[in-house]
Amino acid sequence: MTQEELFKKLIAHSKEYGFIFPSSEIYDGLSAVYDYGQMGVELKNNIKRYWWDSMVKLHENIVGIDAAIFMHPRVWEASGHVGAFNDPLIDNKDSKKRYRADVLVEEWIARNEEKIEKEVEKARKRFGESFDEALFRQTNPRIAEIRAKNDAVSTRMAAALTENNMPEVKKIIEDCEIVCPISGTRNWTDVRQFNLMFDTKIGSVAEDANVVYLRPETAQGIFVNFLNVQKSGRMKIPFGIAQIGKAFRNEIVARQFIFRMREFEQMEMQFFVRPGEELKWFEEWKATRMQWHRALGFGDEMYRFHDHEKLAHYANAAADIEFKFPFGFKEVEGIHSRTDFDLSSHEQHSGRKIRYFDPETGESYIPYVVETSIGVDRMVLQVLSAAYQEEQLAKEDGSKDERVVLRIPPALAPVKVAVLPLVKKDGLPEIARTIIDSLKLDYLCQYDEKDSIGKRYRRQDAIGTPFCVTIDHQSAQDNTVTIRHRDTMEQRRVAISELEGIISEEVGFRKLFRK
RNA sequence: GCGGAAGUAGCUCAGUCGGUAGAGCAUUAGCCUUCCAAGCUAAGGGUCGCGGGUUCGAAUCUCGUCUUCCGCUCCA
Repeated sequence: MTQEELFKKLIAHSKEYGFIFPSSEIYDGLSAVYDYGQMGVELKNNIKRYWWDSMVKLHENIVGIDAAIFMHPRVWEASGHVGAFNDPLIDNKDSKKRYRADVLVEEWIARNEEKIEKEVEKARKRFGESFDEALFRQTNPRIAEIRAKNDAVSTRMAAALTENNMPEVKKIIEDCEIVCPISGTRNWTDVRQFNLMFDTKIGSVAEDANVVYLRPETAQGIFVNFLNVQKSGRMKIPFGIAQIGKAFRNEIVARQFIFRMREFEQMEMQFFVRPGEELKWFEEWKATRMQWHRALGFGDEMYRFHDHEKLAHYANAAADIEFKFPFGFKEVEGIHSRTDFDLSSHEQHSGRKIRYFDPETGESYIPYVVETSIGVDRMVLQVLSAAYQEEQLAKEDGSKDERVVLRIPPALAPVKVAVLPLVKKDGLPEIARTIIDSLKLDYLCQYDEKDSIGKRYRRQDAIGTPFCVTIDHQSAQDNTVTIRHRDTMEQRRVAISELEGIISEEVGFRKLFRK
């Protein structure tokens, strides 16, 4: 089975067993929007709790908040999103490929820089020992010419982008005679602007209404509350603020199931540190976060770091944790050293001082920030794609059999226990109900008496239930039941009174945190 | 947006030459009581994505349209 087939099966399975449905399906669906079903919401909630506990419960110096999705429009000016979240796009009509216009121009500039380096190399060979590189760079006319061209183009480009002047951007591309890397032609469409932020209006009367944006990231809710939390919580640097919440991006193309959606959920923690210590903490959080992923037990080879060479406007170091999805290694989490970009920018835009006063040293400074930011939906997809297995079984009579099993880590599994009376008479259902009543306050349980016992086991395998408790005739006599493990399919006979202990050992987060 | 593929029951699909809409699985009820799917009986479930055209008659031919999936772009 190819990875592509596997991915398709996973999507079908997710729908069939109530994990993930296309949004508004009875109206033909809405592109790149999905709903979580009865199983999906449990899985997602468990993932969120695993993250929240690992951050907030296990660290004295990390606290949580839950900020609103609507924020003051000026927040997005301060954050840079109003400026930087606009992508100018252009298509080549021959190759049918789409490019970011600004990237095309940047690449053109970079190629010119390479030409300069070649000139320098040539000269170095020609002059040998006596070569004065600095002087050559300053005086060589060819280099000066290229430099001047590059400077002129970047100035024009910067102006065009700040003015949102798309015809000018196109003219720059034409003037530079930039060709499509695929088709090699200059047959371009117009440059069009795509704003990735959703907007809406607050205020019921149209003329009084103010445009507000749905937040494109949750981080700003933390930054604007930095002083509130620090002061009311008496937090001392270093400390962190964690948040789980929805964010919205009007992606031009959102694809690959729930990997890239227009409405998605993030789990973010912003860690505030002394300036100069940010890279130490950056490394520390990289390691901590990787450990969190690996504890799930999908195999260390499923993960890798990807260090960013090109950094966003706010960062001085950045790395991704990538997971091997059926469609390749892709980012699930980003760890960014955001410097003091956000807090200083809010200080400037709001006119309020956003400083931390260190009572021990008497210093006052704007803290630096190390961010860990993970996509909840991508975690759900990660768990589902790692857990989904089609297993070949050999039956006793030699015939073949297959089962689909979701090997979800027990702590994350939607249903923890299925309680199954072997037959639906002789008092067995009543015993099953008693057991469920004793477990349901702590664990999501399912009761099932329909169909043969084997079929019921398969149904539970398909949704990843780690334990099936089966009540048989012996149970009525000696208060024992069999407990069947999802992964091994092995069964053990245990006293009903032992169930709670066995289950809690396996499905608690304790086991993950111990690793 | 451009290019490619696809839309028939909850799922997977069949549907011949244009002639009353089908199967398996799933679901529900009943029977049977059995520790690893596929025992028996019955039932429910369809605007064949949508709209126009051709035709006595369209799931089928034709035109249009919508939606989804894949690629290009972006990122959590």
